[in-house]
Amino acid sequence: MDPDIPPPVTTLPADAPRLSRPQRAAAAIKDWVVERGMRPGDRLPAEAELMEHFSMAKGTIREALRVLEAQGLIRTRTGPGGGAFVNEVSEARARALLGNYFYFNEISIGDIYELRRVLEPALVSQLAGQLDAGQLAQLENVMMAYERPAKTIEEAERQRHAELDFHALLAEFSPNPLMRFQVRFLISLLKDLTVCRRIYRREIPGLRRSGRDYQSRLLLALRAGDEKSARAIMRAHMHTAQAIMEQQEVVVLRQFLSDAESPPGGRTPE
Amino acid sequence: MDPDIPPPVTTLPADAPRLSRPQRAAAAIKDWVVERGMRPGDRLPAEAELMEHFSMAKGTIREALRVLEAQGLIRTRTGPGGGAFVNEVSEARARALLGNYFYFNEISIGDIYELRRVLEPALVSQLAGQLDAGQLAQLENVMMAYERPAKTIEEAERQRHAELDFHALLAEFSPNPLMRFQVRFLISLLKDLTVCRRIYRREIPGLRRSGRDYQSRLLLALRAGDEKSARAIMRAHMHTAQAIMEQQEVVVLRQFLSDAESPPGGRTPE
DNA sequence: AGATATTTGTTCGTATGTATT
DNA sequence: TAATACATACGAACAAATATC
Repeated sequence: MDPDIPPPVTTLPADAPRLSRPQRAAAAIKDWVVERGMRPGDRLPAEAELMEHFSMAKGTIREALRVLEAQGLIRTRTGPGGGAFVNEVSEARARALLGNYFYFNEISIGDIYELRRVLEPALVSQLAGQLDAGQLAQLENVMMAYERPAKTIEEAERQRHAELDFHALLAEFSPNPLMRFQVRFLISLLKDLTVCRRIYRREIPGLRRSGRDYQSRLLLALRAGDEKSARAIMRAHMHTAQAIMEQQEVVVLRQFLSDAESPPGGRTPE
Repeated sequence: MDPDIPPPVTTLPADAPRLSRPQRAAAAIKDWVVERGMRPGDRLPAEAELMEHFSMAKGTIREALRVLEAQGLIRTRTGPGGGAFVNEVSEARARALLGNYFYFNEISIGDIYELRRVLEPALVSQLAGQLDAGQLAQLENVMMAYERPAKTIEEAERQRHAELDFHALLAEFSPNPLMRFQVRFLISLLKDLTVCRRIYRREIPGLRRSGRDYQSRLLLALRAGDEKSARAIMRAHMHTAQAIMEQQEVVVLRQFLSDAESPPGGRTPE
């Protein structure tokens, strides 16, 4: 045994003790790709060659390739010069794949904000003084969408999404890929969660104003490179946002329950 | 039927504008499952029925099922009463799938610890006073593995993993599924990263003692329900751990470079 | 324990679609 | 336009696994 380091990550877990042949083939192809350090864009052998190399029929190989495709690791093109190509897993696909896990493992608004409350302050603390003029301008541009009160429910919903986009954009500017992904994943959960969708379809007086104020103060701190203020502002921002969301969660739930008896009455408290 | 909320998460992103037939079939089957609110363990129609329902050949349907299987959403069994069954995505599979994303989007030790430094203090703050005797005993049990200095390199490596297991176990006790997953994912990255593996194969005098001390103090705070102390201890723990790891990273890198011979980064220049 | 029925798993041959030249 | 090289899809057959009688 040479004191070598075991092979890189990438092998699937022993999720199922016995893997089917296509899954074994998928793992084998993946290892084959990793071994030769292939990079995104590199072409895999044609189906015929894979069939020969692994002594498997076309159908089996194709199923294996589909497995890799589902994981976002390859894409395939038809035609001459076509075939399977190594593909960099997109953030969107990674989010979707991870989202499946939380489809069964359900989460609450509180769960999401518990993480946002610590992650986003750390994010802006890291970003303070690091953003260039273009990035700051992009952030300001997003903020314009909710400068004034919304006139319709649809606009209100767009505004809520734009507010989230502000945070997603901040995360995109982080040099830390983990931070980028985690924060943006949490935001995508908020956009997708049924409860949140219901909340975003209501007029919430305090939310827009409070968010806009926090965010413009945040921009000032970021521009000035004031790490401490940026962190403090974001912490307060997340704290109040969570409070408002959880309060609305109760309201929405109550309405949902009463809707079960009486048809939509268009009830809008406050 | 009414001004209803759009369908739940679970649909794949428009990653590729035009989807292949098996991918469309996979999406269709997934929607079919979601629509009827099927739960883990429920059986999908047999291949033959799916072939008829979607007017597709066996091979195509099988590729679609493989896609869902790769995402961890179904498992299949042969024999009478067999078929495809809805499956709860396991944490291990979710980790592996997300790990693929970071295979291309490479991360450093600093990136990981930047998140651990904020997540884990929040974790223990939440856990303070919430753990029962059994859980505390489990934690103490894990700690026994690194009570004394390691006698061999192999034992040292096992100790480093046990130290990480301590944190993974803490995360498992969190009622927040997001917190559970995020923390445990970060730990799995540490275990898998090549640099870390190299570091763990060395004797690091301070690391074991410092970690053990922090962790026993942490247990006291958790038992006493002292939220503030627990958070402070974990924060200091993460801070020193990061410092030691990053210092070792330099040492290991220096040794790696002086080792000459071995080809860098797995690239194979032709 | 053994036979049988059911269901997935695998293979092969062929035909079609698609993009390059 | 035609030829080429590749993936894509179909259908029929056979193999393997596993539950039930």
